[in-house]
Amino acid sequence: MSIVFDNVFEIHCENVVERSAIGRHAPVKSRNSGVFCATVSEVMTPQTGIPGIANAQQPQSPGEPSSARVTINDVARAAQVSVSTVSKVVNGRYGVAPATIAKVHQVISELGYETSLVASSLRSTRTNIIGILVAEFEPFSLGLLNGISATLRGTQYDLMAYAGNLSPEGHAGWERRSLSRLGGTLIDGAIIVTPTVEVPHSSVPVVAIDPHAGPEMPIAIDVDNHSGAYTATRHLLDLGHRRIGHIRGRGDLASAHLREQGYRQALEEAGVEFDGQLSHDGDYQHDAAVQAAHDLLDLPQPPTAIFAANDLSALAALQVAGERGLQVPGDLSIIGFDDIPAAAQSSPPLSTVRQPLHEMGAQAVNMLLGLLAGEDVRSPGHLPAVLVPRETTGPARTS
Amino acid sequence: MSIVFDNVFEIHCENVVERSAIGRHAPVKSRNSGVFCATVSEVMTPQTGIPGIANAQQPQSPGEPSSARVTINDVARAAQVSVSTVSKVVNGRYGVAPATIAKVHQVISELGYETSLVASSLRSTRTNIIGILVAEFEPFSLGLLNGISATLRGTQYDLMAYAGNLSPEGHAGWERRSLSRLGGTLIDGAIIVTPTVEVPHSSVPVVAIDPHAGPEMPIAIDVDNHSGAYTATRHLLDLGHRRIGHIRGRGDLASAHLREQGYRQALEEAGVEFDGQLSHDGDYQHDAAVQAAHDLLDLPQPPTAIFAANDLSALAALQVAGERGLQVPGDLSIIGFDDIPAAAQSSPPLSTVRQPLHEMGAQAVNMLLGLLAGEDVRSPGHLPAVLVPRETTGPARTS
DNA sequence: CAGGTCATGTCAATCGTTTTCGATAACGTT
DNA sequence: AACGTTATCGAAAACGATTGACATGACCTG
Repeated sequence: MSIVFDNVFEIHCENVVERSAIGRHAPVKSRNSGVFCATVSEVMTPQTGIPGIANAQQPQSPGEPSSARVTINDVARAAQVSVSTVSKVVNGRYGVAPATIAKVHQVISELGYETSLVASSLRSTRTNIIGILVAEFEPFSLGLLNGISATLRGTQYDLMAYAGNLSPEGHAGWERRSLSRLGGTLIDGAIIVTPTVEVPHSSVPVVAIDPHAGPEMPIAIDVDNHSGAYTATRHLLDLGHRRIGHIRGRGDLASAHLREQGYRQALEEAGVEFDGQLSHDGDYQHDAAVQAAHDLLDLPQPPTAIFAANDLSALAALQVAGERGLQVPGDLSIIGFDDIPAAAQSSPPLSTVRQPLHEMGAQAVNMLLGLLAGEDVRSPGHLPAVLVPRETTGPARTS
Repeated sequence: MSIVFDNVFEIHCENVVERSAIGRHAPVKSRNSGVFCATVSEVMTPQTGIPGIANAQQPQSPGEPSSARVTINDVARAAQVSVSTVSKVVNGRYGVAPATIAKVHQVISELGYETSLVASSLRSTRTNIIGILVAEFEPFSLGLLNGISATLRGTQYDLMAYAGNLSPEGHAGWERRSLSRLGGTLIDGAIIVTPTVEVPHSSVPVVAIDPHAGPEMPIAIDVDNHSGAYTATRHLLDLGHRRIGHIRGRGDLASAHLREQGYRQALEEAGVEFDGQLSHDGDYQHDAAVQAAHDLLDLPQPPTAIFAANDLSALAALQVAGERGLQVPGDLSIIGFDDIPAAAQSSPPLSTVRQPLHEMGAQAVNMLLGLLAGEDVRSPGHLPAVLVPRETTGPARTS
């Protein structure tokens, strides 16, 4: 198996058709115009003589798609034990002799038995599926997804993804499907990354991830906005800057306030008096940030550095600086917050402070697993944002 | 419900706790240090007098998390019909009197019954889940995911996501979990976006999405690499460029060849003779592209425009141009391929040719649904790449 | 009015597991 | 030698739905 990336957005498949040593090449059916729509059938290779169970249907046309699934009954029969025993072996429960265990395992691998998740879910009332609700698949959820799926690997759980972008048909689809699943029968627990007002009637444990929670909202996992902003500002101060502008985030979001507070605290600790003129309105969006950057730079005594409440705003400021013929970081240092992918791609690459998305996802999973295990989970606290100095920050001019 | 984005990477939650009018505020349990880990219990409000079914357990402490799930039996009993009838009503099958249907529906909504997907899957041998296998959650799969999940909405299917990045523990996890699911019992069909060599023993229909398939590989869905490259090159030609460089993609990938062929065909049709010096090695990666760009620009007669086989390479070229003090597009026009998110963020924003990821995802779903319905699906052919002219391409200097 | 059709419903088997509980045999103890 | 303990295993009842076969009237036809 080899995986080849064209950075992060190109994927290459070398070969998708079955090449396993045992079995044989799977038949590719319905192959019109170079299309690959195959129904690869499982080919069984019973090596012990279990009559009439695996090879009952083997028509002349090789490899019909069907082929009765191997059940626990088949295994039990072949191993000459009861289904209960097979179940015990499969689930590693106590009370079966070593010899029996070995035999059952052998038969299982010979028959290629795989336990039916559906059937076992029905009986055990756990589906071993956790759901994630995102508003949309975008870079933010993406980082989380990677963390979540990586953490889930190695556990018994699979990940069901619900995207609730409400573009075309309103949110009828989302509401009826995704949210109903929370109270439904399919998932054991959920991680929500959506700005929904209500999570109705959930009968399963839920963990919320949210970088921009409102002040009154209970939070599960988020980044330490305050200390991240502090770090960013401190970075600027350490480079000798004293007039440091700030482009704020959305005023109704807690993160924006926390980030501004971090900024002000850093200034204060450095003995730099806060100048209201230097903290300018923004809303985390591009346009407002452009305006803010202009206003900042139009000041009679403009800042030598800007801390923007998020990368998008920082990128906007970077663009404004370019338009004005300012050298970055020569004439103006800029630092953002989030470390979105585009931050590394700008020219010059943007200094910023990173949200540990992967880690946040991992923490969310761990919390959820704890809840599912009935443990008394506790919040990991705010996750640290780490400084990512790149090339938009440099020493203050000593003139 | 309100959704607020800080562009595409910030999500804001206003309130996650239940606020439904019926029922009551759900209890938030385990609330240490501002954490939100709630088990919101479904509160039933039986309005007809169905004795002893919904309110059996109602301890003094309000809202215990549990509460026996209401099953089809409960509904049947309450509606005074048989379970078969309820089943028929739920599944809209023929043979139930209108009055009965109404009654059952009423009871269902009163009791808040939701069919157990697990149980119905067991009997009907369909799980109504389709799986997607991605190598990693990155921008490419992201676009697909959006298309896929949007298309899936409105169908009966849910989406199970498997990421197979093989970072930490090798690919043991991926192999044993994700791929085994293909032959397993959980999903009805799969869309694979992974560079795996083997898809072993799949007993379900599979559709492959792949932008960079090797020449011999059967393909389900991909973009028209040839015509996309043709379009990009043509764009440059239309702007008056005649010396057009090309930074190639990975030599072992079909897409790279197709893109180069498209480039050469456009030149040919415009009566511009192909100059081998102008087509330079690359591998879709940043570093090689930087080298290629330098080589191209070091030519005694350097190109006035460059078509890079992907955006990453184009961005690299853009950076090289900047380092060399070249104005883009004044001195040099650049166009890429893919339209990755970073393309819109560069300065100046990168002209490129877009892969219709959303559409590709939708097509994949439609093909898969067709296969699942037993239809004779056929490939939609290569999807068109569309020109996205931004600001890195301009008229050729007439000197 | 006997027999047939149609519209409605119900019965009971079934899907593949898990899990409780009892049966059996082997063994060690007095 | 009789009895109590273990260790091992199987029988059978769930789990919650689907489904085809059948039952029951009502209604129609000739």
